[in-house]
Amino acid sequence: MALEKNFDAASAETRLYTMWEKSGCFAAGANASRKDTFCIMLPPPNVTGHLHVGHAFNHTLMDILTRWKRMQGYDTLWQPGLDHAGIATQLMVEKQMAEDGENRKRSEMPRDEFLTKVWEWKGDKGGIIEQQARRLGDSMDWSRSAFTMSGAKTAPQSEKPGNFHDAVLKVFVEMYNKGLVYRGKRLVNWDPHFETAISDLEVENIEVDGLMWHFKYPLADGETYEYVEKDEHGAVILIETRDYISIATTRPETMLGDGAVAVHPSDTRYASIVGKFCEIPVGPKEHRRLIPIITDAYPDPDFGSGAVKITGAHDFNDYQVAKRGGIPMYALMDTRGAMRSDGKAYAQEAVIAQNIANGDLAFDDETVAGMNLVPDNYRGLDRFAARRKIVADITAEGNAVMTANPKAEEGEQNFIPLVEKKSIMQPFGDRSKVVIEPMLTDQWFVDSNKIVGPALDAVQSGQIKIMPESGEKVYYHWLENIEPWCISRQLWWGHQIPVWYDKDGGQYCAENEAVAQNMAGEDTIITRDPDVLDTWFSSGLWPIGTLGWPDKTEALEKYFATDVLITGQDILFFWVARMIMMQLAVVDEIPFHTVYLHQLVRDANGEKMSKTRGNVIDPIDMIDSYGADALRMSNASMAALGGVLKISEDRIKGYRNFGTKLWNASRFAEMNGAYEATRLSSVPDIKAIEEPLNKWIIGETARTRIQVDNALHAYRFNDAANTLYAFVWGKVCDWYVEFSKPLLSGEDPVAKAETQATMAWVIDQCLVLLHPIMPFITEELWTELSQRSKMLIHADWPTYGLELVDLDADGEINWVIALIEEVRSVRMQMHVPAGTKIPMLVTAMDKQSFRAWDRNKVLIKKLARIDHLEKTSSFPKGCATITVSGASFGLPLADLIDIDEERARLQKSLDKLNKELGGLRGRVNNPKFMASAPETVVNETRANLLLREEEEAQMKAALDRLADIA
RNA sequence: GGGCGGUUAGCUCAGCGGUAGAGCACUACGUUGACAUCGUAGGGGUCACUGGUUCGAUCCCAGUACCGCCCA
Repeated sequence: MALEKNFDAASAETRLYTMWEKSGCFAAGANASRKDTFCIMLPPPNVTGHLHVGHAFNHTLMDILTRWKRMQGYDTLWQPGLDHAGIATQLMVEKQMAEDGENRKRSEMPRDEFLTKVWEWKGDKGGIIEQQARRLGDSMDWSRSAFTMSGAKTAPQSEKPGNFHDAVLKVFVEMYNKGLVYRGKRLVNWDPHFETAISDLEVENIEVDGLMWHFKYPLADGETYEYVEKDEHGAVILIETRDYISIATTRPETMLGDGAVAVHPSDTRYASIVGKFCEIPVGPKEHRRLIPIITDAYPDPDFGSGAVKITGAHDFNDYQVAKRGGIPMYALMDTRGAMRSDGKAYAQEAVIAQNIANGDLAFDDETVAGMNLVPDNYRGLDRFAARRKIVADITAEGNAVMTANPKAEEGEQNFIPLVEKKSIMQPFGDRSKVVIEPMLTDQWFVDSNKIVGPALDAVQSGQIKIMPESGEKVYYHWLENIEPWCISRQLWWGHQIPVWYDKDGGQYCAENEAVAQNMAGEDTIITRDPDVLDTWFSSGLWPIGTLGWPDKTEALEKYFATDVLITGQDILFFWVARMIMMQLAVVDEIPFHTVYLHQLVRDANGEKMSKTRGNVIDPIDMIDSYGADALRMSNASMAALGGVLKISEDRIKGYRNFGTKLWNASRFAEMNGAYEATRLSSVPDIKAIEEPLNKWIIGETARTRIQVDNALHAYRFNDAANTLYAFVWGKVCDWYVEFSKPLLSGEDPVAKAETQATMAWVIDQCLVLLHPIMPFITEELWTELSQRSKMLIHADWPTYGLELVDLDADGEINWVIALIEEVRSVRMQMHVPAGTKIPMLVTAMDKQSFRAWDRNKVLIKKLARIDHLEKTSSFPKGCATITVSGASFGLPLADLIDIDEERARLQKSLDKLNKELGGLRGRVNNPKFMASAPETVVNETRANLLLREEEEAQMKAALDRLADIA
């Protein structure tokens, strides 16, 4: 049955994938013929996720490695799974609820009821990405697909069993008992939209246009001082008597929580008022708060006025200053970022605050955090509304610093408040996109400092290798400056923190309530911490959790530690570093020996893909249009270590064409009976092969196998892909198939049979070597071309090497190729019509050349369109000359030749040659080169020079002949 | 501001001490019994700049310019 003219990817891919999956080809250990294992953990996508180009890219790399190792007989596991993705999933479910006409919000329904809805959503719509991954050809062991919430008590019966949830809680409890996690009141990044804390990694700092207001904080008791401003040379440029201190701020609403004003200790301008009090110029006049002027190293004297207001509860820098200086930190906002409206009336709170500021009242963080210093008329306002009102009120009262109005009419005295336009770095939630508010709240933290050591060692000692190497530097930099990791989230969907409290705040950390109750004593009423853990905390256990830990499963025994982790550079900190830390902290083993990091996949112009830009490429669309193999080959070929990834539809199309090329070469082989002849053994006996052509392609195949293995071994996927592309198209299709034609249609039955057998072998090797990158088309050809004992996915990966290379055959075929290319080039440049057959002359041929000519003249004549070869003593006038090593050929084109063109052609070659000769001669004539260069290089250079001089002589002779004509 | 990286053909990118490469695009020719999703040939590069190391630098080192990314 002849092959169709083209590969029908659309219909074949589903059929083949189903065949593989149903036959259990992807299962852990399938095709294993040795004990060595190979395991890759899929970075778990969000359960809400869809396959995007980044997934498509790194799945391709993981699948290449997995298929490669599986064919080599390793006991292979590519472990899939999904992350429960706290916020993202809650969002989807809330959206779904709205669509379903549910008129209650999440916060208005019982926690359990909401969680039931989440599980329903998950069962219904979650994990679409696992279906999409199948379109790509991913050979994961789907039967083992894990979920970071598996085994949770709320999970319905329909969910696959699992114990990931237990593992997460167990780790939390262990870390708690070791003092590695703790609860504390710290300033955290608060997302007012989702009303939860988020980690610093989930914050995007974006430069935005902002405003900086300048306000006067009047000095208490009518105090004044001489304010002296100097320029950079120390010359006095301003002296005035002031009764206020000037404060610049981009966030006026936080003034209400100021605990002090700080200046740099070296700042002489303010030295005389340090220790005095100033007034926060906002709020009811009769209860204005006075705060001390202190010194701290933090204020930059050259920035703004040099004086900084300190709001410890709403700014990370201020927080440090406040901690150092014992300044109270007043929290001003509620969970939605509105000004607080709880607590006592402002008048009462202000009095207490004043006593604290005066040093008359001791305070603790807890009490201070409970106080509400928002004046009554600002309470309940959104933070941005409060800002506007505060600015207006201060300005109205005359406490804004004024400046001359640039728009004022000439001669007119006109002042306006000083408000600078300034670009400021503002923190945004990476999911919510709202401005993050630093908030002082009680949260759970991992004491990262305590577990960072082994994680640093693992990389420094080389136990774990991060690729590209620059990743290691980034890793060190982050770990060496690590901050505590906030792991609690004020969400419902997730692993609820396994800590129970009694009414006095006593903590009982246990894997379940019964144990906690037992710890607390039967009569104590305990309630569970309502918060859940950061999803990155649970996915930090991915390597051991998916393999069944804490149970000592066979899978854990076999596949842990895993081998390679392939993931985006952007989650080096989020996930990779934390995984290393946590695995070391929990099981005291590294989770993998190699981390392969790749960049963000961008569009063809290098732009980030975004819906608003409209430049999003959907990998599924690419698969629909060009087939999964084309997308995969494109992914592999752009996977240069550390490279920028720009996906281009043109390129994908190009690799679709490559598939077609392979298809047609296979079709040619089939049409010429390659698969009907007696087959070569899987490692051919090169000595038994007669035809140089066949020897040559077998040797080239061996070289390709070595290069592909070396490339994959070094994670140089682009090299592997490009090597195969060049081999299949540039060697097999361009030359081998062409050269085989005379043999396949020739008279010699032995040569024909050998060529058929070799061709079948070569095509098979192409399929085998390409299979990890292009699994579909290769599997299809594999089954179509012949009866096989095994599917290609489980075929044996070859190990043959240079023993299959025959240097004589190599030299001969390369000589033939060079000759044909030269003839073609001359013909083309001399405008010889493509179809015209012309005679060729030869003056001299050495033994090797003659042999090469003699044995390959049929195909040379065919491919170069040569009529016959004539021996002659000298080339006639008007003869184009062709130089190949060991022989000089001429094409007598007297009638056709354009002397000028031929001269130009030769001269151009000669110029190029001369440039090279110059370099070679320069080196050989340089005594220092001869003395210092390695011997092999010297010898090479000498030999090269001889060859080039020979060519030079021939070319000069040819030019002389032309001169004779002219 | 700190850290990491980049600058090679029109475009996208490999390469990396010893003749500058690929794909795409471009130009010309071509339906020769696998393939027009093709074939053949061709044009196109002071390897950002300036110094240094070296017998020799696109490659190593230093600096400059420009461009990214991450962190403040």
